[in-house]
Amino acid sequence: MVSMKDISTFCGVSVATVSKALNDHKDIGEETKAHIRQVAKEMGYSPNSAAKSLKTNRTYNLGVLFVDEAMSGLTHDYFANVLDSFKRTVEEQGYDITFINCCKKREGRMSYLEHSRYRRFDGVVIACVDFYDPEVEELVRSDIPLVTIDHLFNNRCAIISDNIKGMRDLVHYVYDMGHRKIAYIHGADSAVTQSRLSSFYLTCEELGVEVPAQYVREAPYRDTKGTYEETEKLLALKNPPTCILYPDDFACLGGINAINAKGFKIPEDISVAGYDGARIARHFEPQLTTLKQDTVQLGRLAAEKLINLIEKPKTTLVEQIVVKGEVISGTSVKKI
Amino acid sequence: MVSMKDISTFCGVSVATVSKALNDHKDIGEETKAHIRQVAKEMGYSPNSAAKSLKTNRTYNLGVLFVDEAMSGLTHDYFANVLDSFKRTVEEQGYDITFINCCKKREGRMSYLEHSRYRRFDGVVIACVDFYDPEVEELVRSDIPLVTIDHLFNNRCAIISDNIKGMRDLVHYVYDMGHRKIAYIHGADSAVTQSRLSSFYLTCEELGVEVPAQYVREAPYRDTKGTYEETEKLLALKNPPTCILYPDDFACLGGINAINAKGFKIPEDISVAGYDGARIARHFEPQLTTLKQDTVQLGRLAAEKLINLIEKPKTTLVEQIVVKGEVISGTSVKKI
DNA sequence: TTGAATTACGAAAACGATTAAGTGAGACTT
DNA sequence: AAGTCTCACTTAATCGTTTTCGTAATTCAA
Repeated sequence: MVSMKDISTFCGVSVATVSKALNDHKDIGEETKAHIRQVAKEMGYSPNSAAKSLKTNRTYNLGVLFVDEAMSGLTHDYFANVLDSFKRTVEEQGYDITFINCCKKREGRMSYLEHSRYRRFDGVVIACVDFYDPEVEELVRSDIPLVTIDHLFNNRCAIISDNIKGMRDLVHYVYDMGHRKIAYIHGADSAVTQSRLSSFYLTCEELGVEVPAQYVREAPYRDTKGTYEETEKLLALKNPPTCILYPDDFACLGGINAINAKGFKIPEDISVAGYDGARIARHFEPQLTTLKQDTVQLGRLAAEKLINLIEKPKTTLVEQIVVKGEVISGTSVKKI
Repeated sequence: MVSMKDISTFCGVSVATVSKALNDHKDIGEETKAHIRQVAKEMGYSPNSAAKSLKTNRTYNLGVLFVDEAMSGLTHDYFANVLDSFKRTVEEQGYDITFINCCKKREGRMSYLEHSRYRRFDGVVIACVDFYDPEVEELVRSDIPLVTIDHLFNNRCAIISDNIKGMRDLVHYVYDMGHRKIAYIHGADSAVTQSRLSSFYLTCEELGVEVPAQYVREAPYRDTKGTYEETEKLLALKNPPTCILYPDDFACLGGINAINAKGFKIPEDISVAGYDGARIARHFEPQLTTLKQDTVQLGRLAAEKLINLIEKPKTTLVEQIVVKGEVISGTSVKKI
């Protein structure tokens, strides 16, 4: 692998000159600069990021911790979309991303923080199901520039999908469609779940919609079996709801199947709505009414915030940025 | 950030001794070793991967190039699942993964190869829609340990989903269900598409199934609009097929919608089958009959192969490994 | 007792870059 | 003519490791 030293000996100049020429410093003559660059290209020179970052203390590499229930954010539609947008944005600015190793079974493994220090990430982004993991907390309490997604920590930047408004809008939507018996199968406990749940209760109260205790049930996120069972219970009530809200679009499929299995029609007999705005939700029948979270914006803002935190720490506010979603009106909620 | 030097001055030993103690070399006394390690922990020492890899020429970092039509493999279900499995496997072995920057619009950007050299990846894995991208070819022709997924290059390792057998099995399945008028809407041209298409023709021929030219059509992968339109054309034929095969499960939804829109029932009036075995395919009605590609195995084998290539180059075969899929029998193909 | 082997550690170079400070030559000012 | 600038480089230190070679002290064999 050809280094600056090779170029310098070939050109008969010092390595300092080569470095400056390649980095376009002003105190190098134009011809020398051009010559050195030409030679570098011809010799197939490749800069060494390790050496560079050793000296400059900057890696231009960002750590990503995306962990879902299955210990991976990659197969999680929402996470994957946010990450995709995050990735695009940071790449435009010359940063790379590396996953923080979340395989917890290796013996000699490092904690998230140790790993982040080892790789000297310039910054870290976190999206988790379990933000109460001690290792996550350790990372959050560190001095590494960091933004979290959908969870708020003290004195840390957060990009948050507006679950309060999202759920409110969704409830208003079904209310406006005439529904007054609205059930909600919510996901497992988390900050996100809590926001949506309290917003659900609050909005119903404001609208004067009564919510029987049996109407509110829990099932894991993205789990069709759980929602299938809870939906069955809802349908078996003597006074069943006319509309059921689900934790997410995928889980909603479990509910749809339970409803179909009972011989009911959607939306004629019963209405359903999801959450997330998964791409697929618009492509099957019934087209899901859902609250589409703005994953593009979430990822982009997380990236921009993180880079600002890294590059201009003094002038970057530590703040929470809330990203609004949008009700996607499908055919799964009937006007009554 | 505390370094070995800090530890060495604190302990009154040389940095060499600290290095050896922390790396568990045998020529350091037991008490010294224990003491140094203790101090390192107390001082909050963190090794510097950049310095380490500068010296050792090993980064324990792998480059990932996953590019789909939308310039990102993250939101592509099949790619994301393969990558997830790949990631788990390499993490178990102490490797990290970093994406090869595929944002092509930046002015000062590096080519895939330049980027890989810059980061000094120990190896690279590639899964692409367009393997004929000159930059991909440049990377493949380099001396970097590399495995490709679903595409074969000269003298390079490849992990390949068995599209030949997959399509054969799928055709046999629908044949065994009694279908003789089988249409195939295939994806855009690529190695994968070609394998499936020729296998389709071949298998039909072997089975004595005649395939009218109008039965074979093209639509982009994962595009519901394209399959919707092509399906409409198929349905409008004077002698329409009884079963339609689709490029993938997602695209299949487009076909399903077209069929429903015409007032036909699946599978009573017409049968459909997908490809991929997307998780979602099992959760809506009709449950899709599909060929499930073994993404877990694909990712795992790619990871193992790549690491072998890196760690024991002499004894690792350059070979193609074929991974078989499996027909998942749903309810979308009727027995006739 | 002497020479050889073993043990435990240190000195120093090297990896490939960056950068502050220094230097010599020529141009310009007064 | 002497001093002052600029320009275009070079010198050398440094970042945090690893690793080869050396060496002093101790143990062992004969």
